[in-house]
Amino acid sequence: MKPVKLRRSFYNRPTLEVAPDLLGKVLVYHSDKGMLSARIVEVEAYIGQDDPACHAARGLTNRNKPMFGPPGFTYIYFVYGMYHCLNVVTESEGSPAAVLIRAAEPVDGLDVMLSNSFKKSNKNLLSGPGRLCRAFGLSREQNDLDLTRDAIYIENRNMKVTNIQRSARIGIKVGCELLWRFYDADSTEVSNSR
DNA sequence: TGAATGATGCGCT
DNA sequence: GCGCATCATTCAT
Repeated sequence: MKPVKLRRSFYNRPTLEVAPDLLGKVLVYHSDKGMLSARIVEVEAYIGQDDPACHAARGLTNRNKPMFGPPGFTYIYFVYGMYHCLNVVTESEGSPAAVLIRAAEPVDGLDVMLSNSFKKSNKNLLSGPGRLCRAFGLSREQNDLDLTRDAIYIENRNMKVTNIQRSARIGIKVGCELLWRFYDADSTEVSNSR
């Protein structure tokens, strides 16, 4: 079956529905070094002003602005002085929420990913949000792009996911009681928990 | 194989 | 200044 690019209506839904639905979908980025793609295997939901771990918890700022915008846009931010994290914005405009793409399995453009990451083996190439952005060459230049119009988007290639698990989100100190991390337990590329 | 730690820049208080 | 939706490296077991 032909790949189908996800439409805005896919993202314009409750984030806890969008997040698990993204597992098995394929992230595609037409970079200036070539086309890169990867099967998404781990995500986390960050939802609104009541989620203390969500960047939008303290209201609109210049950084978190994309989350407040319409669904189907990228939200890429810089963290820990050296890494970027890729999110896809969900829910309607004015309702700040997003899904963090934490890990994926390489599909197309493995050579470019390795080169971007300064790595020789594909071990842990995309297993973690910082690693994934590094391999894809994503930075704030790709922040707030339209996943329905720009060079980065997500496709449905009808890849099956048979073993979806959920857990607490990783790397946060608040909101740990919420089981808003979803992952494909059959994938070897899921990042290390705890 | 797991815990501790340093690297590193920027948004926000 | 502080803390961060991380990761590679180092050191201990």
